[in-house]
Amino acid sequence: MNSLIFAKAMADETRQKIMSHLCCNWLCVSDVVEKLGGVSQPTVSHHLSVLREAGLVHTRREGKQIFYSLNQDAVATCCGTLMQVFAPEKIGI
Amino acid sequence: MNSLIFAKAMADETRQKIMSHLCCNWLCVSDVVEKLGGVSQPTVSHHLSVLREAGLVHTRREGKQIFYSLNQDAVATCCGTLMQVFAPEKIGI
DNA sequence: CCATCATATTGATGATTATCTATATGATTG
DNA sequence: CAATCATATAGATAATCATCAATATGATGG
Repeated sequence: MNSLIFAKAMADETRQKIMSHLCCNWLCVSDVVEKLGGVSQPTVSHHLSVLREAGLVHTRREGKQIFYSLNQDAVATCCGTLMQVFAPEKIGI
Repeated sequence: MNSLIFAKAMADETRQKIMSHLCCNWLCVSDVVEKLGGVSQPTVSHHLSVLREAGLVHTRREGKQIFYSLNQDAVATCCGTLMQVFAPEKIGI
């Protein structure tokens, strides 16, 4: 994946909080809204769509709800790319 | 270093290009301006200051010129932090 | 000290983006 | 099918940010 898209997706505090909550957890949208507190449901949906378009979350529908979880493989791949491009001398030390 | 500051510093195409040019190279500001092409000197200075405040570049004055190079250690540390926070299950696989 | 060169800062402007309210879509249940 | 619940989308607004031209700062050489 693209380093720029990855960085842009991560460059927002609310999205990083959402990513933390979705790390190792499946949560539906209203769960995320509740965990964050003080952020509206449309705003959360917007951030989730940014993360989805960047390939950083998995999604699964279950009845009326849609569950999200963090795609750790994608994060790991992107971090690897960043290392290769911007820290090539630090790989494998 | 802070994951949010790191992501914000990387979330711009021009800054990523600058970082590529500074990777394994010491360049002065006017060198960077020349390498980029089509970007003004004040804009380059601005981006370099963002990178400097994020701790992502080394600087060295030499006479009238100021040389910059990418701080690969900082990049590697930040990528490690991102991995720990957002891909903990993928560490050491 | 003055002129010059390299870089930084200021101030303005346009583009992007985060956020909200209101509303639409889509699935479930009676 | 109607009502309801969960999520997404649309449209508006405010904040952030990238960029440039103009100017300031700071070092060097005569």
